[in-house]
Amino acid sequence: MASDTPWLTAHEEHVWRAWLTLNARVNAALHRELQDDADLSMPDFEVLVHLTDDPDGRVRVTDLARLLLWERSRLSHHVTRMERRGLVERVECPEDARGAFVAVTPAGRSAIGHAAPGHVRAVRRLVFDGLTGEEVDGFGSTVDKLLARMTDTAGPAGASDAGTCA
Amino acid sequence: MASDTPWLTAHEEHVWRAWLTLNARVNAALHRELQDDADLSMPDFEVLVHLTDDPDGRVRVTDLARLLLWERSRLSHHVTRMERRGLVERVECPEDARGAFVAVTPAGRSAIGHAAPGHVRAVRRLVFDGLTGEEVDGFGSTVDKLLARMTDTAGPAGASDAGTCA
DNA sequence: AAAGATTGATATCTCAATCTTT
DNA sequence: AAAGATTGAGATATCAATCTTT
Repeated sequence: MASDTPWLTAHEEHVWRAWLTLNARVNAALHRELQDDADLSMPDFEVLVHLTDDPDGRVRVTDLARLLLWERSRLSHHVTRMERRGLVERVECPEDARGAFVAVTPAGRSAIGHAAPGHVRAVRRLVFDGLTGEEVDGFGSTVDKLLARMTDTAGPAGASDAGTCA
Repeated sequence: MASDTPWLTAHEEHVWRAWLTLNARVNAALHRELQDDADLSMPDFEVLVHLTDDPDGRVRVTDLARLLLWERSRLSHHVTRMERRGLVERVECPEDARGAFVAVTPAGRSAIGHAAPGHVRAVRRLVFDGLTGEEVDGFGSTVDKLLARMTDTAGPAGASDAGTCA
C-alpha cells in the first residue's frame, strides 16, 4: 500500500467496519422477514413503497428509477418480473408516447399491506428499540449531514423532475 | 396496512429512509472508485482485505465466509471467478482433507495495494471528512450499540471458530 | 450422520446496444 | 440528435442438491 495516503484512524476504521457489518445484518434480517411474511424481496418492497406513496399508485419509469437510486435498465427488468407475478403493471403515458408508468395492482397493494406491519416491526426492533431519543437524534442528524454532503456527488444520473406525466 | 402496528414516528421514518439512501450512495461511489482504480468490485475488495489481514495470507473457506457474512456457496462461486483472474488460489488443507484455504496471490496483493489508497481516500471523503470528532464518536457508539444488540440475532450461520486449519 | 466445501439451476444485476418518439 | 424506455449478453447471487471426508 502506498505510504503517503492518510489512513483511517483506528477508531474510524472500527466505525467503518461496524457500519458495513451492521448494514449486512440489518439487510439480511429484513430480507428474511419480508420473504417469510409476504414473499417479497427488499427491492420488490422498495418499488411498492414508492408506488403506493403516489396518490394515483403510479410513477413514471425514470422518476421511479431516480427515487430508487437504480439504473433504468435494472428497473425495467425488475418491473418485467414483478409484472409477471401480478404485483405491478405497465401503463402507457397519454401525453408522451415515449414514456410509461409503472402502476401497483390490487395484488401489489395486498402484498405490501401484508408485508408492512412485520417490516415496520422489524425496523423498529433492529434499529430503533433500545436507543435513547438522544441517540436517535444524534444518529439521524449525523446521517443527514453525511447525506446532504454527497447529494450531488453520487447516485446514478440526476434525471429530470417531471412529477407528473408531461 | 394493519391498524394495530406501532408505526415509525415521522422522525424515525426520516432517519430510516436517510440511512437507506446514504448506504446506496456510499456503495455506488465506492464501487466506481474501486472499478476505476483497480478493476475490483466491492466483494473482490472485501475478500482481499480479509485474506491480506491474515499473517499467512490465507483463510479457511468457512472462516472467510463467516468474516464476510456470506453463504459458503456464494464464496465458493466468487473464489472460482477470482481464481480465474489470478487474484486468489485454493490451497488444500493438510490437517483436514475436507477443508480448503483461500490464499491471496502476488497479483491479488498487487491489486489491493493499488486499490487501497484511493478506497481509503474515498471512505474518508464520503464518511469522515466534515464530521466533528464528537459526531464521529456519537455515530460510532450508536452503530456499535446497534451491532452489539443483534450480534446473535442475524447473519447466515454462526459457524465454528477454528482460526487455524485444525 | 455431520462437517466442509462445491456444483448446477435459477433469479437478479450490470453494461452496452437498440428501438421509438420527440 | 436527445429523451424515454427496453432488450440481450454476460457477471454475480441465491437456493437446493451433491460429493467427500470425518
